[in-house]
Amino acid sequence: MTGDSSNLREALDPTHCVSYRLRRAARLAAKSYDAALKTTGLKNTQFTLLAALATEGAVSIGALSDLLATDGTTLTRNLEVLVRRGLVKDCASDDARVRTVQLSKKGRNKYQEALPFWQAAQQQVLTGLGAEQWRELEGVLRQIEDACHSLE
Amino acid sequence: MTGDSSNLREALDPTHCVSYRLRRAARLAAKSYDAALKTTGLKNTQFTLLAALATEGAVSIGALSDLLATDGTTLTRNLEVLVRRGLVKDCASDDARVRTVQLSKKGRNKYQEALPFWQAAQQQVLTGLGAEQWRELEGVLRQIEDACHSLE
DNA sequence: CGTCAATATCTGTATATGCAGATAAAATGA
DNA sequence: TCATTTTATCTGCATATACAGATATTGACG
Repeated sequence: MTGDSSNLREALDPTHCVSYRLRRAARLAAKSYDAALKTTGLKNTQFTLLAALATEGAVSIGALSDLLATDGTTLTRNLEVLVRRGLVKDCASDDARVRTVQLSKKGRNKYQEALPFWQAAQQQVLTGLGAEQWRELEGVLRQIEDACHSLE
Repeated sequence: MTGDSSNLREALDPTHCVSYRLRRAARLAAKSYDAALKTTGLKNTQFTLLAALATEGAVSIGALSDLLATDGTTLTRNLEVLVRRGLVKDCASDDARVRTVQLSKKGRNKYQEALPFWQAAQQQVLTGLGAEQWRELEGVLRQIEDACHSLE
């Protein structure tokens, strides 16, 4: 009895805060991936950026911002680190407002070097999760993003 | 055909990185909660801390660290902000190594003030998600945490 | 009691993150 | 062409996060 109302009560307890739960799981997952990537000198966040650049080629900050759903100011700082390490370089652009970046040769090599380490981490997490749960996860996360976007 | 192997191939594409997906969803969710909490001057992360302290009463850094699955050094810095604002205070402890903190009166008031705003945000996200998906989310996140923990 | 190991927290350092507001350049329109 | 608006990015500021290593205390053992 009171199935729904007790669920609601539970869901409105801050312990079950969706933001907190996601943040917490993300932190723990990040730790696993960081550990796997350790020898490459990359953090999981940096790997994500390299991967995006590897796929996109030359791309503007704005486009990256849309693609990764990351604030542009965050990208500026995160790219700064990779540029300093010589993994990412600026490229020319016709519109002087637009900054376009791409992987350097060193960056492409680093990405190739890191890929198997990332795959190992991903494989481990997927194994611990199962294909079914993985599908569920992707679906639910997409819905959360939609729900949050629609509130703006 | 090739249902599983194509899934695997897809899952091992960095675009589907579990860490990235979680981080991204967490960022977007945080934005919604932060917007809802704006008038209170709290961020969702700070609300989480206040909520934990409201439930736990006087608690050590180590216990909080276990409870919230957050690094102790992170808690030190995050609590610093709340102490500075007078929302959290230190309390006496027999073991001089152990630092124990609790909500101040002002902190309890702030928590009570913020609670309905948090609930509104949580309610909105849950509505956009549905009860079924919410249950799935909690289950999957728990599994991810288990999977990541077991890798240590 | 004194030494050493174990425990709990803090500091230094570095990255991640995003809001507000600044800056610069392109597009628009009179 | 000049003034205004729009667009794209950057800077200043503040918080979140955690690894390594420093510090301080307690506990255990001879």
